[in-house]
Amino acid sequence: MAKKKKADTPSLSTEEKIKTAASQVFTRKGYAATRTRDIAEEAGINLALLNYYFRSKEKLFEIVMVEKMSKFFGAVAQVLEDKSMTVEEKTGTIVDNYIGLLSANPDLPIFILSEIRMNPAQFASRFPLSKVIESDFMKQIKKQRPDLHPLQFLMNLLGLVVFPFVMKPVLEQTGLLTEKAFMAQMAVRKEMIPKWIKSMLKN
Amino acid sequence: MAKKKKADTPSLSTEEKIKTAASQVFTRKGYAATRTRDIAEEAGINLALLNYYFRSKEKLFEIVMVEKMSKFFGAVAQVLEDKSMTVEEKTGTIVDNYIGLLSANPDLPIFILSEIRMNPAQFASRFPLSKVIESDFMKQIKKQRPDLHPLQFLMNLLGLVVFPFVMKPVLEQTGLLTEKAFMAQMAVRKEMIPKWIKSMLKN
DNA sequence: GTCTATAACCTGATAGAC
DNA sequence: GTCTATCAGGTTATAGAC
Repeated sequence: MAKKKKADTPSLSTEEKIKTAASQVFTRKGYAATRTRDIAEEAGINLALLNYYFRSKEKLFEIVMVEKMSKFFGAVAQVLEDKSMTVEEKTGTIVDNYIGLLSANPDLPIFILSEIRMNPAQFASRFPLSKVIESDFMKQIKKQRPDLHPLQFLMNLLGLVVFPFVMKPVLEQTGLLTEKAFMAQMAVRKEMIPKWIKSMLKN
Repeated sequence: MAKKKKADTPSLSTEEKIKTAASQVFTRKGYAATRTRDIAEEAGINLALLNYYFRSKEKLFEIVMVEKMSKFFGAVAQVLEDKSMTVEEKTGTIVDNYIGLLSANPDLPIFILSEIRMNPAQFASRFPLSKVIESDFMKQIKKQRPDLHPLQFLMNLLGLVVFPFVMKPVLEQTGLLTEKAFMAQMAVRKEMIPKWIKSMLKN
C-alpha cells in the first residue's frame, strides 16, 4: 500500500511516474480494459518495474482507486457536516468544488461510478456514506422540505453538477458541443445551479 | 429489436438464450470485464455455441449494444421532434418514459455511458445526435429562455432523471436506501421533476 | 533499480466427434 | 445443433543479468 520512501527522493520518482500513469490509464479505460503494458508505456518505463514497485495490477489499481474516491467524495463530505453554513452556502460551495474538480478531471465520475458497479460491496465497506443521511445538510433540507426525502435534493444537486460530465463524451463526439464550448457551459452552470436548487426547494 | 424468426420456433431458442444472457452480463460488467464463458454459463449452453451463432464476442456485443442504445435514446428521440406538444407535455412524457424504462433496466445508463467512453467515435457515427439541437423541443426552450443554451435544460432533465439510477448501486450498497425504497423515491421523482423543470425554466 | 527474456495463466475461437 | 478438447494469442507476473 503506502510506500515509505527516503525523504531525499527526486521530485518525480519512478514510483510516482507509474502511479500517475496508472491513474490516467485506469481512469480513461477502467480496470478491465487496462493492460499493465499500457501503464508502463504511458509512464515511460519497463513493465517489470510496475510489479517491482506495486506487487500487482490489482494492488496498483487499489491505490489509484482510493485516491480518486477520496477526491470525489471529499468534495462534498466536509461541507455536508459543516454546521456554520446555510443551505444556500453549502450548495454554492459544493457546486464550486465539484465543477472545479470535474473540469480538471472530466472522466472521474464515469470511472468511479462504473468501478463501483463492478465491486459495490468493497466500496461500501470502505466508504460508509451512511452518515450522509444524518449530516447537517440533510437536516437543514429536511426542515425546509419535510414532505420529501432529503436524498431527493442530494440527487438533484449531484445530478445537475455531475451528470453533464458523464455526458461529456457523448456531447463532444456527436458534435453537439466542442470541448471548449462544454467548459464554457459548465462555467454558466456554476452560476445557475445554486439558483435552480433554491427554486426546487420551494416548489 | 423485434426479430423475424420462423413462427414455429420454440419459445426460447438457443440463439435467444445466448442473446439474453449476453445482454445481462454485458450490461452488468461491461465489455472488457465480460468473458464469453460467463455468457455461455448464464445462458446454460456451451461456449462453442456462442461462436456458432454469433461469430465473435465483438459481434455479439455489437448486437446487444445497438439494442440498448435504441432503447435508451428512443425514449427521448421521438418526443424531442414532436411538434404538437408543449414543453411541459414533453418533459412529462420524457420523465415518464425514462423512469419507466430505467426502473426496469437500472444499469442501462452506466453501461451505455461507460461503453461510449470506451469507443466514442463509433458511437457518434451510429447515433448522429446532432439533430437534437435543431429539434422542436430545443426551439421551444430557446424561446422561453433565450439567455441560456438550450442544452442546459436537456442536461438538467437528463441529470434529474438518469443520474439517480447511476447512483443506485452507491445508494443501495452504502445502506442509504434499499432497492424498494429507491424505487419508491423514483416514483416520487416522476411527479416532482416536471414541476422542478418548470421552475428552472423560470429562474 | 532497471532491463530482457520467459514462465504461467487466461481467454477467444475453432476442429471435429456425435 | 451441440458438445469436448484444444489451439493460438495475449496478459500478468517473475527470474535473472546488469
